Amino acid sequence: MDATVKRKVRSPKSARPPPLQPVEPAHESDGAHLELRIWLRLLTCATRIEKALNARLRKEFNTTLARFDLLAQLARRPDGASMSEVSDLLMVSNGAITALVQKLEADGMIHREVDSADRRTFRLRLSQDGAKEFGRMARRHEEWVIALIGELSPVAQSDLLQHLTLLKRRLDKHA
Amino acid sequence: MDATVKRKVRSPKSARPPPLQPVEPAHESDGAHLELRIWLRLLTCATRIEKALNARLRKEFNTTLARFDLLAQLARRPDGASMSEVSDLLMVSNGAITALVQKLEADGMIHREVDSADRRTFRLRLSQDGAKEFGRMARRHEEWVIALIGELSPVAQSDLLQHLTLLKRRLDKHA
DNA sequence: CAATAATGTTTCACTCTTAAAATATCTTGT
DNA sequence: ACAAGATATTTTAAGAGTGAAACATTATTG
Repeated sequence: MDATVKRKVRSPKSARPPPLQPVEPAHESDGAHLELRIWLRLLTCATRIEKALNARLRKEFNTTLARFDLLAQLARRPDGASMSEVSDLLMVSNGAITALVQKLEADGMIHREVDSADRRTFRLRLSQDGAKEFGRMARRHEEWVIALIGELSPVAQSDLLQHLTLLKRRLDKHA
Repeated sequence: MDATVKRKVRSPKSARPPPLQPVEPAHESDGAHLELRIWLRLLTCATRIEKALNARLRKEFNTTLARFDLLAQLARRPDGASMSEVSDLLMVSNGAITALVQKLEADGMIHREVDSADRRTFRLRLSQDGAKEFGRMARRHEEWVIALIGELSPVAQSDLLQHLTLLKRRLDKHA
């Protein structure tokens, strides 16, 4: 994570404006590249939030972030989705989706019906019970996220979202 | 750790300025709260980058991000660290650290010596071979991260880092 | 109209992680 | 000094994820 090794891979130093007035308090800033530090912070924040949400989902609903995310994807797709689509959306392997779906179906949260046009694929849909339960979870989930992130000022939030969106777009292109 | 019964976790709506001029193009913006969308993007970006780095570490060095991160922590601590310290730093459970350390020691990447003052704790240090191998990995790792994130303009990078740092601070306080 | 390729899902063996119990060692208060 | 508690690590069982192979179905093409 650290990579205190210096070696220019990209643009020469002159391309980056010299930090005359350091934008950051330089508290734990070693000489590492900006990119490295961004990645570190990104990972830290995501991990922290993910662990918090997972713990609460487990405690309050005896479920998991993966299950919740799957339900969330179905909730916003009234026409359902196939296993592969869900697999792509959640960035999780096919095998994992199979297991997830089996459990969620056994728990009565989702329906799984063979596609009439292509008997290889399943159409996954939220069941009525699933929709209700997801609604409960989603409300709490939203409260938690707001509690975690909401302390940032609205301006900071909007900026952060913009930058993350930008980053995501670059990552898309990179793939 | 309880955001339990609370309708409004934060300030009432009036505290957030009405978006007369939407700061974001509203391309895929459903009505979800800003916080939710930030969390989603954050998770997406982190997952994408993590998977990319992990795949490359596996392919090129037959290792893993967890191993690399552990080595990185030791690399910046010439006096070494205990298991628990590493566990905290990596935000990974103690059990996982035990397994990680055993493998890394077996591979000759790190030394593990009992602390002379406290026989419960181990002092973990990078071995010479470990330091060399970590150096190689760190150089490549840095290149990868720069390739992934570096397409953002220097200004965007600096902004993003600032905002993530701010977020991390809030998360710290929250815990 | 086969043969072959492509696609969607499942299975499998393996790895990693976690939480909690177990173990070992130190620290403290009396 | 010693019981009680705190701290550091390991063990254990269970849960989840992965990539690759297997399997089933559909598409393509010569």
